[in-house]
Amino acid sequence: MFEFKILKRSKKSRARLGVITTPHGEIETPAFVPVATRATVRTLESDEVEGAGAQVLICNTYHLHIAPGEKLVKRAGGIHGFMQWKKPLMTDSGGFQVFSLGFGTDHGVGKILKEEPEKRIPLGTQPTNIKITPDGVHFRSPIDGTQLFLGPKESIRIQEALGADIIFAFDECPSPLANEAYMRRSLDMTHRWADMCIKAHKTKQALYGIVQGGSFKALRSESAKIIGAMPFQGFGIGGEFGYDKRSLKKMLSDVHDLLPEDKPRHVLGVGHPEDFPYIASAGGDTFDCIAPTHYARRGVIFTSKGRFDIRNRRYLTDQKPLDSKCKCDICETYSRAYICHLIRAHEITGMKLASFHNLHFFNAEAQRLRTRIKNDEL
RNA sequence: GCGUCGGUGGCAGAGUGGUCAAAUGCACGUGGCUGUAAACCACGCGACUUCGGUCUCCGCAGGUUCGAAUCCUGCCCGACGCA
Repeated sequence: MFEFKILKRSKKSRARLGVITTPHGEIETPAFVPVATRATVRTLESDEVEGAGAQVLICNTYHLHIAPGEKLVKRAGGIHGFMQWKKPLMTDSGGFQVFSLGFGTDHGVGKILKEEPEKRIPLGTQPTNIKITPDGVHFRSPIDGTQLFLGPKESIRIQEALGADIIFAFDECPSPLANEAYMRRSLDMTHRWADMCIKAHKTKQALYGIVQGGSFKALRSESAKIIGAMPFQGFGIGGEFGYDKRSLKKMLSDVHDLLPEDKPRHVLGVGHPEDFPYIASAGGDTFDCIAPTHYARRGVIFTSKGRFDIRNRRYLTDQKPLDSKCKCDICETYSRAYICHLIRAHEITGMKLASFHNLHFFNAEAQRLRTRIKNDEL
């Protein structure tokens, strides 16, 4: 059972209000998807994640395959039973790790650059620690050297064992430093892999194809047409989106215009609060980002007035809540001073309180997005 | 009181004649982080600086030496042992 219903289309933008129905319940869209890489939204229990307003999580095939392994997870009742999360789940295919453990590590860059790079990765280059072949990718765990091979078939098989409601095709998330020739070849491979994923897919889990093409408009369009024509139940848009928020919106809009309108679109790995309106108004339905939890553990707090670093000494005497406009349990209960102290003292509770607040804030922002579409404001 | 060992930058702790403004870790500061190798990473951390350097510095005071955190003498302080 998988269904996507569009409740309302914005007259001002490509934004749409919708509901994704899965075997584990509904997702009101646009929705923010917290990242639970290893079957946990770090520092938070599953019921706390739900309490922070999350509707759906995304876990990771690569990481769960390495530990504890999909067999064990399957025996535990799939990820749902394992982590006691009752709502919808997605699993990412491991395609992002092709980048993050490959060229991402080699060049010390994330998938989003701030400016035009000086050097680009030419066609034929291989990353240092992994090997990309036409059938899949040879990984070596940077932690313990564990070797493994992940390709479209393997990824689908693992994701079927893990049992999320929505699974993703295995792709190469290309480096933002890749040149056009590299991107061209990579895209062809990702498209082949998409086809292999469809053929390998046996369960009723919804399978999303992934559009790539980097910041090359022609390649993006081509990818959207090819992937969009395949029998996927939804689409992920991956890779980079240019150096500023406008190019993000433009690129997403272009891609979305070429995808079937009636299927949900997930923007992979993007979503700082300031990005939300761009994503939604470009027609994105769901999007995931590590930011709320990742930054929380480092002391960065997201608020209605922007972000700030709670570790700064001046917050030791600040009795205000993290965000005066926030209605979350943390803001109703604890002061900045307390959380500042906890994080400076490396108490895990500090990271947890910050994570909960940030997560709540992100989900509340997504809710605000839905309200704005409903009220014809976006 | 005697003996032994020891006193190094905010803390811990290397160094034991030049290459030492002094390893390393912690703390602190700044910056970074967008499908999580991420409670992480980079840089800074004596003072001034035209960024080339200049000055001050290893308990305190002297001394030896071309040169001392490093050797010697005295003093102060600490730990331990013996009285």
